[in-house]
Amino acid sequence: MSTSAGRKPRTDAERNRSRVLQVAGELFAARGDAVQMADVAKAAGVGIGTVYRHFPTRQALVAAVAEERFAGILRHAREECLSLPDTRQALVGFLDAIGRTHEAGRGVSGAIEATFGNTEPSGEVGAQLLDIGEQLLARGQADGTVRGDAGVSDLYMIAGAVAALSRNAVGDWRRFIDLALDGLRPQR
Amino acid sequence: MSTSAGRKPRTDAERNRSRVLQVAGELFAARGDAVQMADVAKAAGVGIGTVYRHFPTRQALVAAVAEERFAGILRHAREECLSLPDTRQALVGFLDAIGRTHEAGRGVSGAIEATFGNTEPSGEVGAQLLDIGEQLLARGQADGTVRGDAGVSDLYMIAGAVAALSRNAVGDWRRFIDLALDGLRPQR
Amino acid sequence: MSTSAGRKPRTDAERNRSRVLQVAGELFAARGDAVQMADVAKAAGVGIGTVYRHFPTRQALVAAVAEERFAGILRHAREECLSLPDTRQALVGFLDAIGRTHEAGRGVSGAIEATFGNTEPSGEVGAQLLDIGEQLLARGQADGTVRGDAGVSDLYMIAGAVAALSRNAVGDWRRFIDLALDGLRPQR
Amino acid sequence: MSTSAGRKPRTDAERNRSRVLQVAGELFAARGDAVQMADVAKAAGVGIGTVYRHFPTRQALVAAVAEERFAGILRHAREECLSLPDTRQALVGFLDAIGRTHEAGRGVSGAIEATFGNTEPSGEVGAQLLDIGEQLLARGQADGTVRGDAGVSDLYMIAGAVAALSRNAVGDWRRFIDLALDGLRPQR
DNA sequence: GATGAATGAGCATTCATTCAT
DNA sequence: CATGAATGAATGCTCATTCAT
Repeated sequence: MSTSAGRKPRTDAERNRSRVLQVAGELFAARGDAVQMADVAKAAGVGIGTVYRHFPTRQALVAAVAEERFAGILRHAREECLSLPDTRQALVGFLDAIGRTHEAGRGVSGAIEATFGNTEPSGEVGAQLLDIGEQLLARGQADGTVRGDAGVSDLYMIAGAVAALSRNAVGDWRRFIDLALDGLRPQR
Repeated sequence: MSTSAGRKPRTDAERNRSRVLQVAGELFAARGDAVQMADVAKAAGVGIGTVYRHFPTRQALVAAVAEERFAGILRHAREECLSLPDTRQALVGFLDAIGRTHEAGRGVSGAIEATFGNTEPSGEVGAQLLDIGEQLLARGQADGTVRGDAGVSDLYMIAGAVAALSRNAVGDWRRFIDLALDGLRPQR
Repeated sequence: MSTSAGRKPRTDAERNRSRVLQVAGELFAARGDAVQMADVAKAAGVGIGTVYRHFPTRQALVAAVAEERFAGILRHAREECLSLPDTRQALVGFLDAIGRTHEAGRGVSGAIEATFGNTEPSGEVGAQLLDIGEQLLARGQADGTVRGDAGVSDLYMIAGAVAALSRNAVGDWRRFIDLALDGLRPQR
Repeated sequence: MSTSAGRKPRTDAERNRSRVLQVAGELFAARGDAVQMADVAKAAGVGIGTVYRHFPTRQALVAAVAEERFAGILRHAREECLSLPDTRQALVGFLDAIGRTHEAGRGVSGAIEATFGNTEPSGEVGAQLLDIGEQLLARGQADGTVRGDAGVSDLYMIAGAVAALSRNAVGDWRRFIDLALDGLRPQR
């Protein structure tokens, strides 16, 4: 009742924020870094001032889009991969999510790269992603699927490579995942 | 004698061209894509018109810088790596050259990426690079160091990954080379 | 009351637009095509971005100035000439308006010419101008003042000639009007 | 003998000058004012320095092209028109030459206009052109074909009008010549 | 005389960000 | 809170002209 009353509730602002965020994601995906703040505003059906209210800077907007992307990957990893009994399959699923995301959102990656100089995850989500990697790696070492001297940084690099390859359309990144994970197995 | 006699305008022009090219490389390395044509001119000690005489477009300048980079890698691969008796070492040397180049010239990569959307070699130099990869791979398969189902595209992807990791300072790319090459070995 | 209440951003924008347009007209008149967008902005007391907001291109600005000019002529023709009982006088008045406009705005014509390659009216205003010419001609033919084989295109040419002569200060264009209209009379 | 000897005679320079002049005329005709000095040099097969040796300024080059044009008209008027027994025909021939020249060399007119603000003849050639006009007019007044109050300035204006109409493709300028000359006849 | 490389002021246009309403 | 007009620094590129060789 009180919520639906005459005054514009907090919800409206929130709705605008996510609207802008979503639209921005689509635009970046479609046009890469060549997206202007005004474009985002128009596509979202709001004034440009509103965009700036929620994202004080173009950088902030790009960062938000980037974070959402990683959140999606994180969610997928948690819900789909962690539960897989076969460690290798879990790793493949994890990396595959990264690949698919970057492949589908090349333009987004371009914008992020142009803005921050790299495409790596950061902040809370980044930490949790790293954590998942650690778990997977530990499991693999426990069941003998992953070489003992492998560290998260190794997996992190592989993930970075998958991201780069898929977003740049450099060959068959799924094949690369296999290759790289083979390199991560215990060597004779 | 011959030097002063032969000094024709043409010589000066060529000198200017390489001067500009070199300076541009350094500036891009230092500041990435945030380098203006006027900066290059000033740093090279020539008028901006001269820069444009040799490189009719900013794109053209970036392309020239990029090509020179790959030419350097190609030269290194030919002179230093191809002759190494141990195939693995040759491959490492090859990939290492890529890694070092990209690590040292991060800004350059940024400029190239910002300009062309990717950092891959192309044209004649690109083809020759690919050719070297093919030779190395063949050798490795002949001496049993490389898995039989490996193709150049696999090596190409690894090279791309090394480039991406080194220029983005994502972990220890030398370690990655080892990992990836392990993945390229014949698997049990 | 209503004025201050109704004053919305839109009003300001409109004010700016006409301010820019008017100032641009004056500058073009004074300096011909040698007027930079920045000059216009400064003279109008607005930022250069504002000029571009209203006229996305220099061409667009020139076109707007040109159209306004023809609109002025059209207005004059309608209000002052069409009502004159003497057809010859009406024609003279019409052509005179063209002459005066081009004489006063020589620089403007230069800019238009430099931008579009010609100085002819076009679009809606051009069509209406043509229409008035047709009316005048018909009237003249009805009252025996204008030769029967005369068409609008003839009048159009005369108008074009008047414009050219007056803006280039080639002799006494008022005299030319008389001469030309004499040529348009029924010949023995 | 001496002329054909080893040293480059004055003739060479002269040859270059006319080569440049001719080529410039063609280029201006084809592309209007959008012709660069370097284009002219290249098309003439000489260095840009040579162009500047003969025409110290772009303006000078344009002026030379313009003069040549009028010289052509003058020649035509003298050789073809002056001898015609019928004065009206002579006048038509004169104006027709102007019309044809401007129609064929629209681009040239554009360049001249852009450079000097008008397309009128000047200097010696201009004076002689005027002189011919005077002769024709006198003849016409003598044989009763031209109104007594007509002056050269009237013919000059008509010529200017023909030039403007033909170069701007505003209607049928041959028809205009007829109309204007009718206006120049003795009026009842 | 001829050549053409070098020069650099000049200019249109873009776009992130601010702020009055 | 929302709006969108205004801002102006930033930037790639052109082209007439000069001058060393």
